[in-house]
Amino acid sequence: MRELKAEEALFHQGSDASLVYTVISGSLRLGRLLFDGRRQITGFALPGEFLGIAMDELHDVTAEALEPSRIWCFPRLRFDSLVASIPPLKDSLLERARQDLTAAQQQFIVLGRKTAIERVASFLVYLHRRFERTAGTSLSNITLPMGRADIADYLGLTKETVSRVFSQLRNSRIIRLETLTCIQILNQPALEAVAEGE
Amino acid sequence: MRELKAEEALFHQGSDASLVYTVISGSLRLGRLLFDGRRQITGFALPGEFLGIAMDELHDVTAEALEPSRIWCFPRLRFDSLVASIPPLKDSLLERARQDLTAAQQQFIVLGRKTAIERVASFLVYLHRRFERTAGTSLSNITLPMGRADIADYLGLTKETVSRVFSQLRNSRIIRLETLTCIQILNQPALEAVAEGE
DNA sequence: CGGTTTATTGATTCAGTTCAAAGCACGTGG
DNA sequence: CCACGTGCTTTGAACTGAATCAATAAACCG
Repeated sequence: MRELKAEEALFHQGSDASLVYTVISGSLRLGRLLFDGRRQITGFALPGEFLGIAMDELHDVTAEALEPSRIWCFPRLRFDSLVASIPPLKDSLLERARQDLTAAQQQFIVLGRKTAIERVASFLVYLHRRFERTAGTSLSNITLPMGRADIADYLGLTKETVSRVFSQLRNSRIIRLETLTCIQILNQPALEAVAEGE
Repeated sequence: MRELKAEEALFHQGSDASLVYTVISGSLRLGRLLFDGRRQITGFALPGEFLGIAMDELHDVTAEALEPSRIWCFPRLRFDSLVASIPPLKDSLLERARQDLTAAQQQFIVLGRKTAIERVASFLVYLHRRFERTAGTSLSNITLPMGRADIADYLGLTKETVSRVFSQLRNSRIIRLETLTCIQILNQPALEAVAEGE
């Protein structure tokens, strides 16, 4: 078990991947750096999710807490023998990998072909679905655990552009900013339409 | 077994994924369309590679031949029972999924954070490694089976920008265009440096 | 409250797109 | 075997969406 303060790293890109993790509470960002400081966030980890499973030997991303977080740690060797002793577990790993690959395809379109407003709308729709899945109920609000710069680095934009797009979506009455981090979706069909470029 | 003419589709996004495939000869592009015609190529399939394995029920991309190609087809049910009867096969599927996910991370940086010249250089380095792996020998030439528009849609650029960057790399004596589709790498360290933004 | 960090907004710049016009390669048929 | 047509590719000129640079303004926090 590990307690992370906000901004503290759980592991770094290139470090030894001898442990696997589950998020108990809090949230993390996963990302890579280009040597000159450019950063690409490749995903976010929310409670209940596994981390470090896909790697072999070395971690291929850095994981940092977005807020104070509690993480359950598990030796990789023990995890591997657990998987070996319970065959259906391997199927769920495979299933999970498939889902991640399908999600990656979506993100390719976002990063390669969508405009700034389409990216931000896609992101809000995606987070909203993810939070609803976790909560198990329908939600009209989403609380962003990450700042504007993290969203920007996830979407291949700058924090200024993300901020401008939020304002734009607010002015179109598609979302409402309850606080900096709590967003209410006022017009979900419109948000989804924007996300798909319609 | 199926023979495809250039530009012919093997399967379409959203179609029933009741078969899995191996490329015998030729090559294909995998991609998705946004309803307004914007396209993102998510990958290329070369001889010896499997297709349609990751999907459940429906294909999540369209696969089209880049050149006349020969494809071996295999009923999914038969493939699944084969995997079930030979446990190590499941491990290689998992290993393959891991590799694909790591490659996806690379592509996130390319699409989200790299400049046009860095993207094209990354692409050439990547293709070169892949061809060398397949050939089993060191190569100084790469023959591109795809046109400029396909490269552009893979890298999130336009065909014009790809063309301009090729000219730029040619003028810097980093590559030489033997023909439109055959590229000689004159200065591999320089190409790799450009790819990483150095 | 101050002080600090983070977000928003504004002005300007620039990389890459778009639109437009050659230039080339390649196949086909005379 | 060469002329012609067609479909890429390359190059040029102008435009534009997002980045960058630069102030505010708002939230957060001891």
